[in-house]
Amino acid sequence: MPKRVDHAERRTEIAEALVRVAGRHGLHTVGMRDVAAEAGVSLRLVQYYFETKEKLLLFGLQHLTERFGERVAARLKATGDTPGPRATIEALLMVALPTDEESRTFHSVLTSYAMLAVNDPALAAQPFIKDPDAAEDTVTALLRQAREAGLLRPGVDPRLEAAGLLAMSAGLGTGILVGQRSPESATAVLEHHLDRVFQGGEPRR
Amino acid sequence: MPKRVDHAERRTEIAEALVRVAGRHGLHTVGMRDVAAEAGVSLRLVQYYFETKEKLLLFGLQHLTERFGERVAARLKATGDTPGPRATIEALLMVALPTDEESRTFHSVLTSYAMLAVNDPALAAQPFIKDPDAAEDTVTALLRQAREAGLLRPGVDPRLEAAGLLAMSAGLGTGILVGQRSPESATAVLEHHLDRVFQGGEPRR
DNA sequence: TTTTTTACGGTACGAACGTACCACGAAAAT
DNA sequence: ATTTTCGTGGTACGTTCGTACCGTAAAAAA
Repeated sequence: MPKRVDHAERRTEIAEALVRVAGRHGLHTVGMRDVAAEAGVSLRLVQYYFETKEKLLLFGLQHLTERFGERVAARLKATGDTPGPRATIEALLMVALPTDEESRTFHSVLTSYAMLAVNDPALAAQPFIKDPDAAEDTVTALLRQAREAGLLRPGVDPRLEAAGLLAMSAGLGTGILVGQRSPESATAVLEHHLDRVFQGGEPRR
Repeated sequence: MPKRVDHAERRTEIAEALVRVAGRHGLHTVGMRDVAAEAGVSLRLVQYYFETKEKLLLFGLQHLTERFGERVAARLKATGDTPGPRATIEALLMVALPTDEESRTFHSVLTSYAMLAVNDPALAAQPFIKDPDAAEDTVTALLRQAREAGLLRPGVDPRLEAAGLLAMSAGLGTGILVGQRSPESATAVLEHHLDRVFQGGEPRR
C-alpha cells in the first residue's frame, strides 16, 4: 500500500533515530541495523532513503546542527524579551552546556562527529554549527552593543572575547560530559568570567 | 629464540603504534591488525601482550595521558628558568593547543577517547589527564602566587579562573583541530584573556 | 638432560557489518 | 486497461573484525 510518502520527513525521522542511538551508545557503535530498529523500520528502508552509510552520517550531522541552531534560536527568543546583553550572552553560552539529556546528546554526538571529521574530508566539509561563525558573530555583536552602552570593562576586544567565551563554554561542556565537572561548577566558572568582562554589577556573594 | 623480553617495553611500543594509527586515521578505525602492522609485529603478538582489544585501548589511554603529562612537565621545566607566573601559565595553556603534528594527535586521540568514555564505564573510570585536576591545581597555585605578588587584577578567583582558562584552551584546541580556527588566532584569544586577568603590562598594539 | 615456561607465527571461526539483489503489491501514468 | 514507478520486505554475499586454537624453537628450571 504505497501511499505517496514525504521523503524529507522520512529522512528526518531516520536521522533522529540515528542521533538517539548515537547518544545512547556512542556514534562509533551505530550501524544501519541499529538505526533501522530505533526508527522502527526495516534495514532496507534505511538503505532506500540513504543509499549509503556515509550519506546517512552526513545527513545526520546536518540535521543535528540544524536542530542545535533551532534550539539556540529558541532560547534566544525566550530571553530576548528581557534583554540586557549579558543575560543574552549568558543564555547563549548555557544552551551549549550539557545539562539535560537532550543537550548531553547534542554535545557528545556533535563532538564525536567533529572527531570523525578530523580524518574524513567529506565530514570536514560540513559545518558543525549552523553557519560556522554565526554564534561568534552574534556574541561579538552583543559585546559591541554592550560596550557602546558602557557596560563593558575597558580593554575588552569584542571579537577575541567572543571567541574565548565560546571556546570556554565548549570546553566546560566536554568537562561535564566526561564527569570532570558538574554543571553547577561550569556555570560558576562562566559567571565568574562574565563578571570580569562586564562592568560593575553584582558583588556576587 | 625467546630471549627474555621486557613486557612493559613491548606494551609501550605497541601502545605507541596504536596512538600513531589513531592519529592518522581516527581512533574509531583502528583494529588490532592495524596496530600490529604499525608496530611491525604479528597480530598474535598484540594479542599476546594485550589479551583483548578493550585492554589495549585502556592501556593506550593510560599511556597517552602519561606522555601528555610528561610533555607538559617538560615544557614547564623549560619555561621554569625564566619564571613569572604569567609566562608559566601561558606555556601550560599552549602545550594543550594542537600546533604541530604531535600535539594534534594528542588532542584528537584524547578527545576521541573522551567521547568513547561517555558511554563506556571502563574508560570513564580512567582519567584523561594525569591526576584529573593536576593541571587545574597547578594553574590555581600559579594564580594565587601571582595574586600575592600583586600581578592579578582584583576580583579574580584563582580556582574559577584556572578552570575557565583550561576549558578555554581545550575548546580552542578543538576549534583548531576541526579547522575552525588557526593556531595564531587561538593564541591571540588566550593572550587577550590573560591580559584581562593579569594586572598592567603591555598596551599590546 | 629432561621438562616446563616464554615468546611468537599462522590460521581458522563465528559474528557483525555495509551493501546488493530479488520480489511484490499498490498507486500513478499511459 | 496496461504499464511503469514507488515504497517496502527479505535475504544473501563478501569482507572485516576480535578472538581462540594449534604449533614450535629456544631459554630457563628441574
